[in-house]
Amino acid sequence: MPELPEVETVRRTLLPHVVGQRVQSVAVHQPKLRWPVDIAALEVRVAHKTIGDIRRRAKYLLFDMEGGSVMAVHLGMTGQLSRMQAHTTRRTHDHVVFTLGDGSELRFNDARRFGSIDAFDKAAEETHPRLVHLGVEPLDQDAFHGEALYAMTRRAQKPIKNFLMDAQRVVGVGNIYACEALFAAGVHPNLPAHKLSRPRAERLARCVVDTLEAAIGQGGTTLRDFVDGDGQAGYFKVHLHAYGREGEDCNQCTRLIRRVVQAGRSTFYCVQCQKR
DNA sequence: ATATTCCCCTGGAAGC
DNA sequence: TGCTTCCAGGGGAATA
Repeated sequence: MPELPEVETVRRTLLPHVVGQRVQSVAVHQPKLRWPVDIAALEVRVAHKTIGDIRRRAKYLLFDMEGGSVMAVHLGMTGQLSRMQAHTTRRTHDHVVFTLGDGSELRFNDARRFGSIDAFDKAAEETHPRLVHLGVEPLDQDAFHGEALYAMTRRAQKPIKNFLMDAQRVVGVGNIYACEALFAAGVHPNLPAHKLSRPRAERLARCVVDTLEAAIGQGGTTLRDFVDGDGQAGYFKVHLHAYGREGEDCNQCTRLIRRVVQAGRSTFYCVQCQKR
């Protein structure tokens, strides 16, 4: 589910309601997530602390906690982090529940348990093993632009679609938005990354940014279970041109959208509009 | 170093 | 109605 626009949507919807609140308690009902939840770390670093800010790095939500700790939440494929009223009945897969100062709850619900929750000292953020190798933020205008994408791709043999999804290069772009950005740019998903010309790199970089920003504007894409911090679905699905549209008409020509598998993931593209 | 393949899990949809 | 198979937004580890 959650790629950059969805994670950013969760961040923005939680921000006004959660920042400044004290975490009264943390209840871990299921510690077996992507990595085992360190309950002691949550007790020490998050419980009884005030939430100072919520940042985003790649697909991680980073909660700055009073006392100099950071809590990193990753939503994996089916993770939800949303506010609930006090004493709402616990649902299946409500794995971690944070009770806030006003009595409301912040709940981490994740059917597939590919998500994760970590807490560590802020000083360790720069060297955190799962954060340290992350690539550029596509919405950072200084770091990500056509020139940068062109330079990055010069020695990359892999298909451009897989390149875009490689978090060591560019973060936040998952299967949906890689497909959509390539469609918008008219670039064939199987083009070896190093063969991307400079003008096409310019165009593709713009399309990546525009697609992500448009999706954020719609509150993200809800295919099945994505919800924001207020429990609301996103509406970018309506605007998808390629992803999930196998066999349907291309919106730009008379051909049909095709599905292929690249690196084990479905890729949707138009054989006519997207050139090698 | 780089490129696929497998795997962690649950559940919804499609096929029989 | 029920059983089986396939597929899914991520990403780390094992494997070629």
